[in-house]
Amino acid sequence: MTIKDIARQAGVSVATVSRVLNNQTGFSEATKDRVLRVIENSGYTRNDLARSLSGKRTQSIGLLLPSLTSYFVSELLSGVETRAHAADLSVIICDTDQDGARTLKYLRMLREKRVDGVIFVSEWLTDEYKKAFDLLQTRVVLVSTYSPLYSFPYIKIDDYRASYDAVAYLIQRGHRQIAMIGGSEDDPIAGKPRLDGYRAALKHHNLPIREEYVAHGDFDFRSGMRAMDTLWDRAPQLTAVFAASDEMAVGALNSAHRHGKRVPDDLSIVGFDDTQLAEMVPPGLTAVRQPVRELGRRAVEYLIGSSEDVAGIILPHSITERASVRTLT
Amino acid sequence: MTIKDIARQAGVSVATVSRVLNNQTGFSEATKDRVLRVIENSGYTRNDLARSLSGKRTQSIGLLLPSLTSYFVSELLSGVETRAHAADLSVIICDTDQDGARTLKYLRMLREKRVDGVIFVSEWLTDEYKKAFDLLQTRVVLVSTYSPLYSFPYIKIDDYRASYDAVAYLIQRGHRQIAMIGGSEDDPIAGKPRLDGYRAALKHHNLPIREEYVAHGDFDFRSGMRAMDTLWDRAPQLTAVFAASDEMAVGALNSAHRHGKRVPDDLSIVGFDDTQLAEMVPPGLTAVRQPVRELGRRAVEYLIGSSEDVAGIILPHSITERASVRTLT
DNA sequence: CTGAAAGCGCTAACAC
DNA sequence: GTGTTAGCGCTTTCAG
Repeated sequence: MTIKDIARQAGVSVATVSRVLNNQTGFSEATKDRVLRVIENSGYTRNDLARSLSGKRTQSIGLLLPSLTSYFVSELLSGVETRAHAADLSVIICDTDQDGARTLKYLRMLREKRVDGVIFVSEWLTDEYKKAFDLLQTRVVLVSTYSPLYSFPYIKIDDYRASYDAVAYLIQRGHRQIAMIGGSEDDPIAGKPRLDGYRAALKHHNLPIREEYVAHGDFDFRSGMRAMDTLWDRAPQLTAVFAASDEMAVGALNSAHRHGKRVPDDLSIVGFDDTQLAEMVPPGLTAVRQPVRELGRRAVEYLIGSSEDVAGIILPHSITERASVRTLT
Repeated sequence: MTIKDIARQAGVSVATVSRVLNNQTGFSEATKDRVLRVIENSGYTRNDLARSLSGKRTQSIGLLLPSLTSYFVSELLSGVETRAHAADLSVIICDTDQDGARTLKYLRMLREKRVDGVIFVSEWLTDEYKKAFDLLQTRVVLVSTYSPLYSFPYIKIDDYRASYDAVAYLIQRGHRQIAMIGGSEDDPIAGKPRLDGYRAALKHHNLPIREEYVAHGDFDFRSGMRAMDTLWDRAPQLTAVFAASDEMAVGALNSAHRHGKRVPDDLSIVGFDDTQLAEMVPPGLTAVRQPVRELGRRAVEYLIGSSEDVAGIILPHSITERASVRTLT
């Protein structure tokens, strides 16, 4: 069942059918009705492949994610999907698994599929990726990452500030022995900036910066647990810990639990992202809030051009208070 | 840059280029090398739209999910994505939001995109969906759901048995006052069967079935929390609760926490799914394990036909023991 | 082995 | 208003 069949049955030309189908102008109400009627009872569906091939957009975008299993990613995905669907775009998900070869393979696939745009999340933009992006010849937008070398538009929060604020918050609550479970010092996106923010806050408040108070993880639960375990060994006196992700914070919580420490009585914890996880885990995790869904929504809006043209967008962060932080007196 | 340009530059016909590109037969090593060389330094990428249009498959599948934000869905998605990627399929995600109109709209879109198959997850298959599926003219596979009316292949676990086993487990641990936080009695997929399994286990062990011991939720965190809250009112004497999802179990845990009850000392909890969440939340949730990723993997394998042809597949479940259940003596 | 040509289904000039 | 037709880029007979 093609446009041709419809044309024949309605006694018009394919051009006319195409016109009414795309509600353009150039046909009478009468023919329009006739065509529509024929289509109605004939189970016809337009073929997007053909449509796209002959010059139009493909109405699909690619979403490159470093992983699929975390609330951060889920919520971001949800934000993207919701907005995309509203704009009649379909989204192709690509789990890069933080692997170069895999990412490149996806990029090639997206090119073959002629997607109208791609959203690149949370990872560092390498030279190779940059080249692949150029080949893509579509719009690219960075989310929760950015590139100091290449000027792709980005949407993120101010990680340094957010981290600084979280630590300042703990200090304000009376904490002085504050540890941090951060990412890697080599990670210029979510690693370094957050670590720097932590140190800056301590320094600004005239607190000593002790390197034995910082442990590194890779943002997931297990690494957070391990990091906290080592922190206990190195600095049993600490009263608070700030983790660079909710999952690591929950890992810390878990570690505390296993060490017979109570949260927040014996240890205060602040997470990062404020995903659903923060609200779920008892006693409720105080966390730096990132407007995750909005990050996704905005990315799509940038791609479809319904957003002003800017170099980048920094969204505001905040702190969601729950019960994992105790005020020391 | 099209196949035509390559053909011209290599001094052959488009047919030949197409042949070597799809590594078929019918060309000499010499021409093959020549063509490949030209392609190499010309940034050519095949156009999948054109390729698909002229009869081939689209190499893409649609994945219909009831929601995007839960570990169950994330892990399933991950299973699907991994397998699909290995088979060079791209997956288009569709968040139905459990909404009929939205689902139908997605189904139409998937038809327009001529996907090679669709995976329908966790929801009840209505007449309307069934009609839309028929229109699709591609393979459809049901995951974590099935249809007694229409014979679509399905992949799931035995919910009734799984639930029965969970409750039997609690009974074996000495519990007698066991509550359940289930889905809706009207939900023939994850609601009724699990509720029935609960009752059957009690009955089989000669324990009374008290309706005030069962509360209903909709599988998410908040509903689990509310359900547990009502349970405390109705039956403060209970020693254990079995929830039909990990999220509801965590909701129950949260409720217990707020009521000053300790888990597992004052209340034992068993969850359902055994997602990452079960392992993350202290003290560690004992849960019925569903091989979620495998569910997804198998679904893709069915679609690409690398799986035997069967009416349905029931995967085995098990119980993962952690620390949320206390043995009563 | 290789090429010419007929589609795949639709859009967009360009005529009438 | 409406029809004709030339593509869009690729695959696939059918010849040679």
